[in-house]
Amino acid sequence: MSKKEKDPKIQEKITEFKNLCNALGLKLTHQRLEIFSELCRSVDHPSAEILYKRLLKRISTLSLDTVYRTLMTFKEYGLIDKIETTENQSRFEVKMSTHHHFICKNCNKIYDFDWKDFDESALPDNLSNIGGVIHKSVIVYGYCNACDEKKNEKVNKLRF
Amino acid sequence: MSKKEKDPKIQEKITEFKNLCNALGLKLTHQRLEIFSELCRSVDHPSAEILYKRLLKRISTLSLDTVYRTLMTFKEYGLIDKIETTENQSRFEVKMSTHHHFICKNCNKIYDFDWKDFDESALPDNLSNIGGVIHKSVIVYGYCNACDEKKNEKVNKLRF
DNA sequence: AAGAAAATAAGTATTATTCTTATTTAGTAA
DNA sequence: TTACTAAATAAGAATAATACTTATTTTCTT
Repeated sequence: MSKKEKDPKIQEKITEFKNLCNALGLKLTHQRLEIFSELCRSVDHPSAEILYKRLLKRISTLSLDTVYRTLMTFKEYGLIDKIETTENQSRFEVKMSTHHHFICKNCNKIYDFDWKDFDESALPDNLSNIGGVIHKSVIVYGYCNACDEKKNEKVNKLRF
Repeated sequence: MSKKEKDPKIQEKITEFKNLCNALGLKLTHQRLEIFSELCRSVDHPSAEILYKRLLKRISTLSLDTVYRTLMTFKEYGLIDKIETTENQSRFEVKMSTHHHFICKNCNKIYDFDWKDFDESALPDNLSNIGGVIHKSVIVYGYCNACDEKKNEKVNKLRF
């Protein structure tokens, strides 16, 4: 999995995380730090189970329940985001900056993309009849270029 | 549950459904028709289990598995939509027209809202690097007015 | 360094969804 | 209409995803 090992932004985020844990009265355990760091480094919006498998290499005694529980806690405190999907396995991310998601209908990969115009646009008035908005995001569906290429390879194989 | 029992739009949608089943080679079973109709009438984006419970009143021998299987099939053929959520129970809808979702952070209710300007707006260019888009939608989060009212009631009770 | 509160690991439990198989049904063709 | 065939269903078992229980360990405080 493509990681950004020593990206200063990640270091910064982890420092911020430590400070927030302190401020929130969350104990800064080894597990919490590793789970948060791993999720920070992950660019693929991993599930709890995927994270757990990656983390086992660093903490061999880690339990899957701890990953679930910790992600839950992080989410409750707004330290990470749970992603909206149609899959039945939850996926997570640490948001470094505002972005939106492209989800591939074939491979289910989630890609981030920026859309400044959207971020700056006002929501429709009729929303006030429903409630007060705290956060907005766009999800787009389609077939990612990687999947298209694979499909073309197969077609070419059939052809020759 | 607020239903629109004899709404002509729903009747139309059901007729369309029957035609599509025919065209797609899907057998038009009693179960399929009832499941589709019930989902059409539902304004609350129900889960498979909720649908199942409602349908039991009409088809006492219905099995939950049939509901799951049928919803899956419908989704595969694009007859219904599975909704993006952060919950672990899947939720579904029959889309009568383009709309977007407001999800209440407190009660998890999903409200529909229209946003024509968004529907007509062009997606950012950088998306072509990721893949070809087929569908786009907005999700907004917040606290719905119903939950706000309840909260205020509690506060008032505490106050007096 | 010691103690209290919180977090973890391990195993168990629950919830959500899917699979297996025998039976039934819809659509088709005689 | 009747009979046939493929597809769909019901029931129950199985799997997958997540959460709970409790004894032990760890962090943070003093």
